Amino acid sequence: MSDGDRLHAADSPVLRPPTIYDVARLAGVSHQTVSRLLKGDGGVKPANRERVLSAIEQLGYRPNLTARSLATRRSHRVAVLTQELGQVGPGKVVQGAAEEARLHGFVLDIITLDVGDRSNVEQGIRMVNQQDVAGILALASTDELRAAFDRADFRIPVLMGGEGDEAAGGPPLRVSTVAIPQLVDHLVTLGHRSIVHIAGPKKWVAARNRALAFESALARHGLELARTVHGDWSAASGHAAIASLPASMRFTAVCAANDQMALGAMLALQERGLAVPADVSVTGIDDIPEAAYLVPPLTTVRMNSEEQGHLAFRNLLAQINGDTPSPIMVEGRVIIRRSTAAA
Amino acid sequence: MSDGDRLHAADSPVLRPPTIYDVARLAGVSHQTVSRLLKGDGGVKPANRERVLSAIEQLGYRPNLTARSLATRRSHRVAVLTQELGQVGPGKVVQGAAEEARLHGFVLDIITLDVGDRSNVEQGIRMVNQQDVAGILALASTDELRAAFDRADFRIPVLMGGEGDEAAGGPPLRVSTVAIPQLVDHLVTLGHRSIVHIAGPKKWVAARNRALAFESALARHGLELARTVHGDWSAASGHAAIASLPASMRFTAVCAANDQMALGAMLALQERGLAVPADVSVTGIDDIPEAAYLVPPLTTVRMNSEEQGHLAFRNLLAQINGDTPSPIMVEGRVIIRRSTAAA
DNA sequence: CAACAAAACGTTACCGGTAACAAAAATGTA
DNA sequence: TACATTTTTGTTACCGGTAACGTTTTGTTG
Repeated sequence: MSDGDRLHAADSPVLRPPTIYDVARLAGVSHQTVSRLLKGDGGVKPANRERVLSAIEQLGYRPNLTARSLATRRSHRVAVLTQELGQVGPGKVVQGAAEEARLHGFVLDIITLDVGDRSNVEQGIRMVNQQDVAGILALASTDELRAAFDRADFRIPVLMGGEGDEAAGGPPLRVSTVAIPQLVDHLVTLGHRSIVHIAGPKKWVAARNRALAFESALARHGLELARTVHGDWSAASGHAAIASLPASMRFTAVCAANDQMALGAMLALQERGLAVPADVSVTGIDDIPEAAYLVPPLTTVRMNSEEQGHLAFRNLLAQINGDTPSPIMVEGRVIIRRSTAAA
Repeated sequence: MSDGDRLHAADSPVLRPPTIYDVARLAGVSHQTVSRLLKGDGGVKPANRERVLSAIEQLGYRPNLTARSLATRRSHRVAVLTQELGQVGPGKVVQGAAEEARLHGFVLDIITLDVGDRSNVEQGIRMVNQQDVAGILALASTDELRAAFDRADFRIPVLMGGEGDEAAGGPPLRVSTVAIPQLVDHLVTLGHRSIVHIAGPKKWVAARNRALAFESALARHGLELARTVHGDWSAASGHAAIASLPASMRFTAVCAANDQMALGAMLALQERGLAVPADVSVTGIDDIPEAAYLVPPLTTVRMNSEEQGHLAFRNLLAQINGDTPSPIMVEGRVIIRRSTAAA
């Protein structure tokens, strides 16, 4: 009886999702015709096209991406290696990348790793290797990770950090430094000549890029940094950085490499009896959502991290598809608030 | 641009990764023996075992998880639906879940969605359906999402929000409210009787749970909230919440449902000429890393969101494996800083 | 030592798609 | 109308694993 099949499918205990074969049978064509239609390259007569489409509709068919990626040996998944999702910046970058990924039918596999812990990194990389992903987005762009990648010898596209090492030639994606010259101009115009920089960890590419940008921006005014202290991106380390400065040292401005460290610095300055901005101006980078509500509200650089995530993914996708990824710049904008004033 | 230091696919002669067949041939056994060994259920003689293992080693064989999951119809992937990765809390939860996932050989597919936008949610759910994941972790636990899930009728385990609706019976995972009674005790001991609550959006389960916890904690002291104002988790909304209060209103403490809103509230209070904590005490929830460095440092509840992510994943994994997931509580701890003082 | 059970191993089919090629149908041209 | 050409469709063989079952080897027992 002709109902046999349908009945069987309907009350089979393990109601499996329909396949192209089911669709093909219902539409009275071969499975290949269905596959062709799905690929969209044409070559299917309108009449059959209609029947297949309606069969798909009727069965609620959805392609099984696992099978597809096994057959094509291409996956629609991208691994994201990241250190600190808890941080606002990285989190937003990932979010942007995830949105862009979804737009292109990709999924992100998040793998967090402790960039300092080598065995942890190796394990993460091994996982990536197994997962057959189409590409890798490494958002925690540190020297250790880069070294681990070199050892791993991936045969798939890798985008490091969404941020290239500016000291080592042209990066595919240049971010985080674009508005620093304007920030420095702002301070110099206010009369600041003695500026302390609280940088990120030396091993982070982004930290080096930012420090470099401050130096060269000051150089254009014939100035140089009064001092550079390294933190670890945290508010605590910003606090410690200021505390580590000799009491005798004179400076009128502190530029931190991110907002968290700026925040810690502000508290340390106040504890030292220095008012912000009356005695010392303070700036951050990132414009975290809280920056406008700090005391005082923080002058900073808005980074648009989400956009960075979008661009990073697009860039990687271009590599995956064999197109030449266009070098991209993320816009940065100086946001002047009340933490900066005349020297 | 120099390709020199850029990592990318080596365009070598298609050199495909080794399969179990390659391993089997090299070891002089059938592919099934290799498969059996890999599964680890025994049934392989020591001699062959050695030969296969050494072949695996020699070829650098890694199982292709795509093929495996096609054959077994089980995947080792879990979809994570989340709203705001940029936020510290959600970011940390995801990070914790990702760590736990990796521990069990799972990978997380991150899908961010705008919980308010219905079509966006539907699209996200459709993606999940295609991706054949083993389970779903929905971290943005709102009513809309819950409704969308009900419509979607998943046939795989789903863990909503890592946080159950306490108003609607026993949740599998109870978080975020555990230390609120202690927080309220702290304030009442300081002599506060008139407390304003800045809650999260009404549609968020976590927001309701927290509001409920404040109310019942106060009730135990024979008190009730002077007023509840709803924000959207952002510092800006905390600021607006205080601004919306009539100038005539008297209160001695403000409890926000997260640290960001507490921060906004503090600034708004100061703008109103009220000193924190001299005139009004302020508390948050979450203990974001910056909380200790705000002006004044914020009294809050440390949530250990990462641990929450770990637990949520474990809970989901138990469901996937058909075990009964044990109900879990995340510890919370009141962190007393300088934003609270005697009324 | 024969008879039989258990363990080890191999063969074949299948998961749900795509690729490559063969076959059939439709179209154009002499 | 016949033939060459193009378009559409169908067949078969994979992708790299696992499942189910069949076969051989090994071990145990009477």
